[in-house]
Amino acid sequence: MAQEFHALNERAQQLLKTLVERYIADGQPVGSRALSKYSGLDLSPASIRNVMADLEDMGFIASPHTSAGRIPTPRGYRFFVDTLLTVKPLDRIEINQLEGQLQVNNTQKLVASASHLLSDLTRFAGVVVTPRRSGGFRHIEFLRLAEKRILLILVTAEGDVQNRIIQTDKVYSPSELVEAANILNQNYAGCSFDEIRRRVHAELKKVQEHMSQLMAAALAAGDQAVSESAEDVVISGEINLLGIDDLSSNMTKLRDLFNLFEHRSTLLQLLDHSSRAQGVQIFIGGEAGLTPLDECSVVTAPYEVDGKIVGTVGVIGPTRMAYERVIPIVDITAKLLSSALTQR
Amino acid sequence: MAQEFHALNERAQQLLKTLVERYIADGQPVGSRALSKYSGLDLSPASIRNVMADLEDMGFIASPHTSAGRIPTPRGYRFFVDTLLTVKPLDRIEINQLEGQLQVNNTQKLVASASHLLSDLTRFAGVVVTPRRSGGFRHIEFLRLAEKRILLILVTAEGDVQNRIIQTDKVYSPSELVEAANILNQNYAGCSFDEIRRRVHAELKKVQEHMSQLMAAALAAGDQAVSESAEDVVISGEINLLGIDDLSSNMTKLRDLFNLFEHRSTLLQLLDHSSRAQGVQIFIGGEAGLTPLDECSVVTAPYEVDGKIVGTVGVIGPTRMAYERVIPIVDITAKLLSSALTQR
DNA sequence: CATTGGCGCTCACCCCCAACGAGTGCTGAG
DNA sequence: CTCAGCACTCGTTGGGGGTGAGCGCCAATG
Repeated sequence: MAQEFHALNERAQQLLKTLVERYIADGQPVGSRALSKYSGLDLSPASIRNVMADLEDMGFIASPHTSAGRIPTPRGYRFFVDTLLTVKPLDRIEINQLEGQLQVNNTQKLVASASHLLSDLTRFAGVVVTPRRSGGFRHIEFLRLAEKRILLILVTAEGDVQNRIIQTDKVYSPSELVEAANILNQNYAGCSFDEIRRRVHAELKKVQEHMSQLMAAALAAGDQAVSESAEDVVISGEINLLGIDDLSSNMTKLRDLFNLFEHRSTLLQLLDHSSRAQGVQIFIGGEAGLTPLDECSVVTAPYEVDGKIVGTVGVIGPTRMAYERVIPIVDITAKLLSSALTQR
Repeated sequence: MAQEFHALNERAQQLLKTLVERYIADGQPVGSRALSKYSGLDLSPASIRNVMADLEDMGFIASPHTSAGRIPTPRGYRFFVDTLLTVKPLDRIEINQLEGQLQVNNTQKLVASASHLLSDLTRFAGVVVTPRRSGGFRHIEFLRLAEKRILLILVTAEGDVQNRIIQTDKVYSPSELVEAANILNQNYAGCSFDEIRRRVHAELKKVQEHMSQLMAAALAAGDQAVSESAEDVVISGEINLLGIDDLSSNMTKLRDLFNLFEHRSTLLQLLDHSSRAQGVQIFIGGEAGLTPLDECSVVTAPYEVDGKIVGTVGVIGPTRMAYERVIPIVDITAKLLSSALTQR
């Protein structure tokens, strides 16, 4: 009560900081004796107990049971990461090493390797929301596989390739396929599929009946191919979370967590939050409203192409994680991914 | 001792069968009382104890501790699946339902959906080894993304699409790219990349210097793209294994198991065993020589294209699994996959 | 001679309880 | 304001007896 509500004096902040740091390091509740030793404040355990009582009143720390030390509450973590945490950015050499690990062969590989990067470096789960597509296409091509089986190859505006097999009712000759592709490429490259559908319908009455059938099928397939792979989240290193004792204590919780990973859409929603603002964001515990993430934190950062945010990278790990390490890693990965994608 | 070594009379077989069945159903060691009730043999527990002692001597069953019932040993399981098990094949309706769940859009989707099918139906982990490629290509195409960035699109002989970005030293015009693609498509479609490299080198001295540079880059990239995706294993539903108490009792074992899943190559080796023979094969416990699979069984079946075995599907689950259900599922999935791929 | 009821034995499992120890809140003195 | 001291709380650990499932063995039975 010596503290005003919400106002932490210097000393209380220092104690909270070392408490969180030690808890993150050890995983054990931190007692007054330990704090007295490690805070650097030269206070006796008894004095520290007073401060700790205040911190508990204000909801920053809590004790799991009477005769244990204190552990940070979600609110304690929040204050810690918001104002107490000091992150040291990675140095140039490390960044260069990371850059070398990104596979720039194509977008899928790039995204996958970014996700791996995140999980390897942090030893938690890495997530990447695939870049949003603008919707148009850059190039389209039909290839005859069998009499009534046509392979549709579609290069998106962003330069990645979708493919899909179309079953047709009629048999098309290779030259017909080339012609159809040409019409689409020359007249409609860059347009959205909706737009194409309207315009083809209006402008190409002249095109032969069976040709427009092919067109329709192609447009439908293309549409679907693009929307299917619209916005997805790539996860890797979930296995790392198995080793974390904070999480694997409760087998059921662990299962819930892994189930969440399978429900891409829910996860996507959370990660999309991140792409509304610049820079690294942190969701602590259930702040996102997802119970399976109770004991987890999610550290995210948006990445961009040509200055526009198109997706999110992030790390999912236990709330008790080394934020000062994870934050710069997520930050850099987002930046590397941005620059790798912008070069296209 | 009333039995000759290794020769199980009718009654012993019947008892072993019900013992394994009950253990698979309950997960509890099976005692003589229970066997007496469920074997359908109308024998007293005392008589059954005699037979059980024999079965134990022969290594088919074992007791986890003195005052518990018996559980099958790996050898007991082996005998069970080899000679005692009666599988009921799925009926036509079920098969048709399954067939509808396979996504035939393209090979990647097909393989992924087969894997999902396996894990969904069995509630264990589904694995599919991607179809071996013959190595040639069917169609190749260059698309200019930026001045010195070219998108290489490559359709394999099997009809799936690889893509990759090539960085060039020189700037190529769109028409040059088309020309290069034409040369490759018209002269070398169907050949292996090695062969092409040799022939291009020999035959095309006349082609301009900078053109052959492009060719070389294209061939290297194509080669790599094909070999990279050479033979891989797609796993899904690993999460299902989290719920299995046989496996999650030992947290470390569970971790080892999931680590194995990340080491694709090791798994691949095991699964390749399966593609040497026709029909469903079963690996029980560590039979494959992999310690992480101690408590697991792997049920596999090869699948084919045009009568040639090109890959393997399978299920990884606890040794205590309902084989009579899993076996037909794996069998059918392999057949469905075969026929879906053969249609191309 | 196979079958069976009976009997003693062995352990895993469960529950209770006491000892221990870490950490707290409080109080009174400097 | 600080801090040593003290009583108190409560989770953890380890020992000890009771319980019950299941077994092996044996003698009786048809």
